Amino acid sequence: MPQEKRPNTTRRSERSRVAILTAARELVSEVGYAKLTIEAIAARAGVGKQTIYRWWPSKGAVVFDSILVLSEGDDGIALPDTGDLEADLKTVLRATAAEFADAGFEAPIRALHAEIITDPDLAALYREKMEAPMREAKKQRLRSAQRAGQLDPDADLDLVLDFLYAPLTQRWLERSHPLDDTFADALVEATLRAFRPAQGS
Amino acid sequence: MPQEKRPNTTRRSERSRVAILTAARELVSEVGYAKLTIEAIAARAGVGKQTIYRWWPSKGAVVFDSILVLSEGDDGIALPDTGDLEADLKTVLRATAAEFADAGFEAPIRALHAEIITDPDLAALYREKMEAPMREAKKQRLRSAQRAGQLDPDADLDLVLDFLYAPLTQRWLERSHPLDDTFADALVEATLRAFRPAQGS
DNA sequence: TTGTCAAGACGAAACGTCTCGTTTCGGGAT
DNA sequence: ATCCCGAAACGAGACGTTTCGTCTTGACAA
Repeated sequence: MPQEKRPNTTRRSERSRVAILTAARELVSEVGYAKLTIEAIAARAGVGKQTIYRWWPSKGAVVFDSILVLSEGDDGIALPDTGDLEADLKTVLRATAAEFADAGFEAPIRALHAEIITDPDLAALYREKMEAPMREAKKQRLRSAQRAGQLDPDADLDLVLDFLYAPLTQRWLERSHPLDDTFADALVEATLRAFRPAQGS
Repeated sequence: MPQEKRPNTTRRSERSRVAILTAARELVSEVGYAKLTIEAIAARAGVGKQTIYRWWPSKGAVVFDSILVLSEGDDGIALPDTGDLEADLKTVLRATAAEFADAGFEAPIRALHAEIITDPDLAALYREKMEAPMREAKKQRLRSAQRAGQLDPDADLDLVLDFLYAPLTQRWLERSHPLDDTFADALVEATLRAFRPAQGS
């Protein structure tokens, strides 16, 4: 069996771990993922290369962890629920669009998506650790709207979320259109038209 | 000005050009884009490395061209127009989903998308040479449907296309769900609900 | 005769492995 | 409670390998 030899986690240096993840995140923003080197991460973190190779299998894994750390604080968030689904969704989508424009997030998240496309294992990890929790929070809000009669109770919530987010992220990734509030609002309005409750009482 | 020195195109070897593009396409499918090397392309094509560097600026450009060649035959295509928009769109989306499953196309197109995400210049080239012609053909079909009263005449056609295609390509890229006919049909139905003509009159 | 061609030598850069001493940690003996 | 000591991770960087993009050579074709 290819039982991999794990180093002893309890003796791991927290200082080094944090320094590596911080250096990775900074360097991705500065030079881009493609030009990022393990040696540069080690140098900036003040760490031996072996310390990186001991705990991470690849450059992609390091960068993934460095991004994961950022979103770990936001884990338990819930979407706003004022009772007005359309207004709440517009708020959230506008915020998402604004987040995409943040220079500090742009380079690392672009790199993450690029890796996800070609690496099935990383894609699975991404769905489990980052995508799934977010999706569940969004679904909670949609279920609340279903109970309030603002959304078709039979709607496929995964499909609803794809309608809301897939065009947004695709346009951002491909840089094909500016992501302004008008677009975010149009997305919400069209999606709600597609999934509003049946008219007849 | 950085006027780039172009080699003499008239003396270019057509045999080498085709061999390079063919080798590039084959190798991407075999070993993946990340492990693809210029030297391997040159070796398989029976070509000197300099012959590649003379005509293409980067590995990405070679692979892009090798994919572009494939789609050049399909340039003037039009979507089916039987008069039934819903049926036609389902046909097209099912075909697109099936195309995504084709093993020969999968690796190169995944690589292309990964590069597009991180390379703005390549993204612009992609939109101009591959995305725009396709989008225009699809819009033609949608305008026909607008004239036939099957689609809201005021609908933003770019938004309609994003609703139809963005969820499909996103699920394929992220490998989050299987792309079956049921999903394709659901996409079409929900999109048409969102953009059907006003009920009145 | 001029410029592209195939072939491959070349230095630079980054890889992943490895070997150094050094530092840190936990358990046993004092 | 304090000290000692071995084990393991640590910082640093040398090492051989791979791939890069450039450069050189001689053949050949327009």
